[in-house]
Amino acid sequence: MSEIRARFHYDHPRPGVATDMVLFKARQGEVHVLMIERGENPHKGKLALPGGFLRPDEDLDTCVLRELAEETGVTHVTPYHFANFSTPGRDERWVVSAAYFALLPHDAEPVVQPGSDAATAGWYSLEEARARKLAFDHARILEAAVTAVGARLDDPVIAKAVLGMMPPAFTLSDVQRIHEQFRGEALDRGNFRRKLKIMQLMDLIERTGETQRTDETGKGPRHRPAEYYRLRKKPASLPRPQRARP
Amino acid sequence: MSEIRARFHYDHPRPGVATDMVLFKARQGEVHVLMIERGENPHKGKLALPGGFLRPDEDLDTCVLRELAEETGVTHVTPYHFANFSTPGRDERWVVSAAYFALLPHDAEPVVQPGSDAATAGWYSLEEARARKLAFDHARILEAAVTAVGARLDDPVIAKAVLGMMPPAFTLSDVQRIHEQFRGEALDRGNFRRKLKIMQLMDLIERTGETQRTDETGKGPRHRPAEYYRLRKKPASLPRPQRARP
DNA sequence: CGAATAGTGTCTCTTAGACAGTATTGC
DNA sequence: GCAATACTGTCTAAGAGACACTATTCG
Repeated sequence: MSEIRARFHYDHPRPGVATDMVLFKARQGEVHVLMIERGENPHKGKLALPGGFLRPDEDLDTCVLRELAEETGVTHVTPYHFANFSTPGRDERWVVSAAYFALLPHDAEPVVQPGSDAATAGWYSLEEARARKLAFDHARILEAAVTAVGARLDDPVIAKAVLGMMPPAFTLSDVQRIHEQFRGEALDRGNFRRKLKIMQLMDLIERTGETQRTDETGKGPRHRPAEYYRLRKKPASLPRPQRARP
Repeated sequence: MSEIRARFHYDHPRPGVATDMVLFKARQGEVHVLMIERGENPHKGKLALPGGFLRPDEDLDTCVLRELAEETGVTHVTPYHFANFSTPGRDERWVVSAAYFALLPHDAEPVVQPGSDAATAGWYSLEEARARKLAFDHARILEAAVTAVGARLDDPVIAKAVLGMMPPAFTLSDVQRIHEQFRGEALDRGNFRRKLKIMQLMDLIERTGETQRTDETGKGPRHRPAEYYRLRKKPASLPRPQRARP
């Protein structure tokens, strides 16, 4: 807080207000998180979640999307707020953070371009991210985000977004693996597939006809190869409650 | 923002960070909300939710309890964060608010003493509160709080807290009425009572032996009188997984 | 064949929603 | 008796958990 350049004055002390984004991506059946390497102090050089300070003309949802775009180039994601982090000392500059998660659709731009505040931006598997020393309390935020997604996998909106994360060709076991990493426990195969049907998620995808054996070298795993699926272009059979005017 | 008295200086503009508490109470089968009449501008004289600004040495949970105690004298409640409110212009001073709800146990002090910032503090029925013009966006916060509680009535912790709100003698229909006001819809009597059993909430209460007819003047309603219940002192039959050492 | 994973089906238990039937009061 | 609310029970359907059986590949 350099007194010389300070241009904003208040009667009472004010914390910084920031947002942090935990952006998840599915890569080869593994959940990955978008992290940046901090380009400035504090915690310069450490891995951190993308995010930044609130501006006067925006709300928190807008802020988290703007910062994500600025720091990593990622757009077109839906942010879900899941918790605030305000423990004194979590950031030596006194910053309160609203934490969000989002699930990156596979077709979204993976541009991931380092921006102003970020030296580098890149994807890290959950395992990697957990092994690294993260800036601030971002390790706690990450864990809370994983739990938050896991708790909302029964929400059709979130479950649908998980399907949207999948690559052009994926197996149902791949989807199950993603769910398991968010839930933190193994799921029964039969029950999981039944759930996909009940939630009408099977209507959103279709078989490609390919299997794990028929791709590339014609070589498969040493077990029954799984069917590949893809997202349907459009749920063509949208119910039309009204007919065109005469 | 009087430039003269300003003692805190920052390089970037910072919003005020506040908390707001929606404290619910059950009174005669009706949900009531604790509100204060604002003693200062902006919105002086209007009804508002208790709450206030975050201090440097506390987190948001602490802040909301401190402000509640200062403004209304209420202590010993558990705060549940349910949403942030940050729309630009919601407060002309640029304030971001973390909103909480809590359910007042009946045995808690209803002292409700006006404090520094509040001219008066008092309880208002949901109907009253909804009819009044509230300060800032507190009408929206109130509605969001009601919905948030309604969505969490299946959570044993919240359902238990609702029982804790009830007066010394209450009927099961009273409890149902409280649930209905949070849920915003009528509930089936049979199904509701079954739920109380399934959630083991019936273990927490017991019949007083009195009915609506046997109280006071011996006069009752013109229909079958309901049984009165009260909270059990202690769930005396706590499962003892281990026996005392010899 | 055995190991490993994919895919499907089944049994049971819990819970939710709808609703019927009885009970007890005042008027 | 009638109106109104309290209390209890039943029928059915949906969903979850556990688990078994078959299928298909590689080595």
